[in-house]
Amino acid sequence: MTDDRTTSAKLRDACIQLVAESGTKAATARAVAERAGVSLGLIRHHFGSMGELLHACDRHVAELVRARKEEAIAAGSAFDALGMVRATGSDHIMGYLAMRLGDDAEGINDLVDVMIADAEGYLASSVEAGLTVPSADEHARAAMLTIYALGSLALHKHLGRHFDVDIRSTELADEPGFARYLMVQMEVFSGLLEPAVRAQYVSAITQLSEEDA
Amino acid sequence: MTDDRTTSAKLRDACIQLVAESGTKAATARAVAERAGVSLGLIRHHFGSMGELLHACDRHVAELVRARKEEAIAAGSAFDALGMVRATGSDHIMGYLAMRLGDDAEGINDLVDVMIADAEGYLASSVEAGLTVPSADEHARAAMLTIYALGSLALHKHLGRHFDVDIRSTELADEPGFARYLMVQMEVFSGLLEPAVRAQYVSAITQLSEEDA
DNA sequence: TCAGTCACGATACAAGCGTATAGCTTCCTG
DNA sequence: CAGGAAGCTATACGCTTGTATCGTGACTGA
Repeated sequence: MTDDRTTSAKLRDACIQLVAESGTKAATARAVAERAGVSLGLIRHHFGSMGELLHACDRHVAELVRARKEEAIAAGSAFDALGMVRATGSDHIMGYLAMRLGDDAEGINDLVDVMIADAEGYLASSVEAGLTVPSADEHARAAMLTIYALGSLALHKHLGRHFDVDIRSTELADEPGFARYLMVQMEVFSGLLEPAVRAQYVSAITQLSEEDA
Repeated sequence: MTDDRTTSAKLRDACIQLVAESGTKAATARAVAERAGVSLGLIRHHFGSMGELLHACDRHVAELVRARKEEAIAAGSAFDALGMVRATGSDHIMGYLAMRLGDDAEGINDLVDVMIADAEGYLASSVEAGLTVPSADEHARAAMLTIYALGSLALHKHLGRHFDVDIRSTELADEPGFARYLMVQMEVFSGLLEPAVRAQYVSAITQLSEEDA
């Protein structure tokens, strides 16, 4: 099997991978070049500087996330703003975002804002469908829920310690602690669900928990 | 006015301050020494290494937070795990924690776990007092709510962009967007409140909003 | 065919990092 | 009133960082 990616794509992917694994600090120019299997000089040749490479990574991730927006809306739960990130299917995207949410980079701000805007539209559909209760301040609710979701992602390590779940996983449902995690989220956000829907969800998750046991 | 702190306290405080302002990366040995107004060599003399200094900062912050636990329980809202951090009254503690939550340091893990344990006890009292509905999984609920609170702290910049609130402020109630922020939190977590209490809170916050306007 | 451009590697460089060492005060103690 | 420990500064060392420079081979269009 041959690698048909261009060199700049290799560098970009290597950088994303390193950030996802060990944080922005670990993604040094030399580490990235080695991971990509090319020489150090090519970072400068293709991106101009290390900062530009990181910026290109941000843009690439944002593009991937945006491209999966529709699929996420079709598949996900109303309160899981991470659905569209997870739908990229690429292992490193969630991890990359988890690490980068801490740094202040313009590209990340933009992505967060887009995700909040999408969540707002998404919640509106859910209200219209009779699943979610309306809010007195729809934008604020969307922002708050998205920030909670992204905050969980940024603190995935602590979440994992207490729930036996790696929230960065692309197959979240396969994680050992998934049912428990889902149940708690349901409970915490139960006030947002229309009562009939809530009962339905609770029984579904209870069943899921019993299957696991 | 004289500064009666010992040199190690000056170094520790300078380090906390720098981390809070610009992140762990900016807290270099030279920057810390300069901020503390002492020479570079004293970091090694008093702490052995830069890593040990950072560790000492973690322990100091944890100690401050733990010391304020009772006051926070007396004053705060049931779902605000940041109350006991805010109660330290020191401007830089919230900022320090916000920045350090991203790094993986043992001291931070310990602090997070302590905060979750405290939140669990705190929520139990609230349930007993008839303010909060019971949970099917009290530990999980406490962990989830604490992680949401800490996640918001880690993403304070994004929260600030959308709510005009600096969640790191020790006087959160004075922030311009405080009423709106509080209202949304109330709505999102309304399922956790006993119905009578919920109505009471809503009217209180509504009044607060009108006063602001 | 033969410049010229592009992709790439090897190497060099200055800056910043944490850390180590040497020496000078200050202060306490026997 | 020694004398040694403790507190502190200045300076240097070795390493890693991002970036710059130079040289080479390969492809391309006049």
